[in-house]
Amino acid sequence: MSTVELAEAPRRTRSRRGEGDKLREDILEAAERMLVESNDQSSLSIRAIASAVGVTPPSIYLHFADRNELLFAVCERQSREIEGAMEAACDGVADPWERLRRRGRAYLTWGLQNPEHYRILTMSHSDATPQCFTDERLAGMAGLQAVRADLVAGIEAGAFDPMSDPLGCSELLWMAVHGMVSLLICKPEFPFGDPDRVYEAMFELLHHGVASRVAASL
Amino acid sequence: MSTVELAEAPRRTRSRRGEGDKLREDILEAAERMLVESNDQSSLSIRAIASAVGVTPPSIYLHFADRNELLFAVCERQSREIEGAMEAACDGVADPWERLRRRGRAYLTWGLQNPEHYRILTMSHSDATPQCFTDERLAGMAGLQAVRADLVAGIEAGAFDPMSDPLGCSELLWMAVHGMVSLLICKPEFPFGDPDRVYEAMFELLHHGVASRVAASL
DNA sequence: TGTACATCAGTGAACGCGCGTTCACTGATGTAC
DNA sequence: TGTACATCAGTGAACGCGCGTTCACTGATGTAC
Repeated sequence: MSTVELAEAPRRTRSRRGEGDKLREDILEAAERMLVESNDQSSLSIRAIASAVGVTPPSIYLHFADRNELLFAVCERQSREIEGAMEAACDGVADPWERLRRRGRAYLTWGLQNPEHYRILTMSHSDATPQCFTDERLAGMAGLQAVRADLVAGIEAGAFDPMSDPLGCSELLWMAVHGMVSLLICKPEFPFGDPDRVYEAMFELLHHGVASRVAASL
Repeated sequence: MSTVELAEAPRRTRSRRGEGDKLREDILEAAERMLVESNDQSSLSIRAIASAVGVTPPSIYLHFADRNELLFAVCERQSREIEGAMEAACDGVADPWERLRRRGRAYLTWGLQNPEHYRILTMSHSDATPQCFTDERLAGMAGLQAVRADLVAGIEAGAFDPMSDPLGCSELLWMAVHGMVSLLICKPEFPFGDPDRVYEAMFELLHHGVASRVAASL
């Protein structure tokens, strides 16, 4: 990997009594920042995090049982962030399909801006972070229920296939968009072209796919 | 990770003079076998490979400059294998869409049977394996040109949208199927359901998506 | 208002581990004369 | 046909590294009396 010189923080001033939990926040923030800067999960060692926070390695263990638990906490926060970004993107928009389109775009944007976070969330070994992602949290990150709701709203409005399984369909949409995001992240040299245009093409394909199923079932 | 006891081979009998290259093949085969058994790239250390082959670690360096070069060679072989599997799957089939369907299914099947290989091929850091994947090899692995050819054949047969960009379209199809394969691999606990049925649903969605573009452009 | 003390938020040094890689070497074997 | 020798296919031991984690400790600070 490219070796990024991560700033070694000056020694952190000790928290006051009763405020020990501040360190926990500092650790999580440093870890997230380091992922952005280094773009490499493997640089996220206990020692490196401690150094970035300005504290000694054993201090990490005052707040996390082990490295996995720390990674889990980072994932948890990140997945909530991506979920929030999607919600914000379609806030106030009524048209179900436009909501879906914005949601997917927000997902793409977040992934491209936080590639290493996205990697950890979606591509790491499932047993490396044991209970890291419950089905619920994963579905939340993908916005599956929200997508499903938009699909159902579309069905009620007569714009989607009433015969189809909306939750299963939302999973398909997630898969397709995830495939796009992950390849853009993992194969940055490949000439896919402008992500925005690729996204529009993908969205159009999926849109037509769903819409055509409506036509077929009527 | 799950600790898999990898068989430690008895000491390999020394190759005869002039047959030193046999070790190279043995190393590559052992590495591929270990990836299947351990399901964890990180267990693919120089020492572990040497032990599995029945040879000492320095012997590896007789055939590979460093660990990256070895990984590159493994990737090369694997990507050719996945490409071959797709070709075999649609051999003798004339109908373009049926060819695409079988190609995608072969891609899925290969990925699910070789999850760790698939991970390395598609999800590893691009700079961890520097020139590991040229655009050409990557496109070959995804069968982009073959998919494009089928799409063009479909266009000429009047089954696809003549206005669309067939190469770009083949990339979209790759992304969608890759998203499916990678999530099935990385989130094995998530209740996606039977991969075959999910694939059929995905294929149907994409099929309708492309077909609908034909209708729209006519 | 002063002081003993429990508690809290850390520190410093060390552990054992597996890793990639290097270096000097060895012993069998084919070949030239 | 016999032998010296170059070459080939490895070996054995060691290097320095960064890692996660543990353990005994320290010193400031709030609190009870």
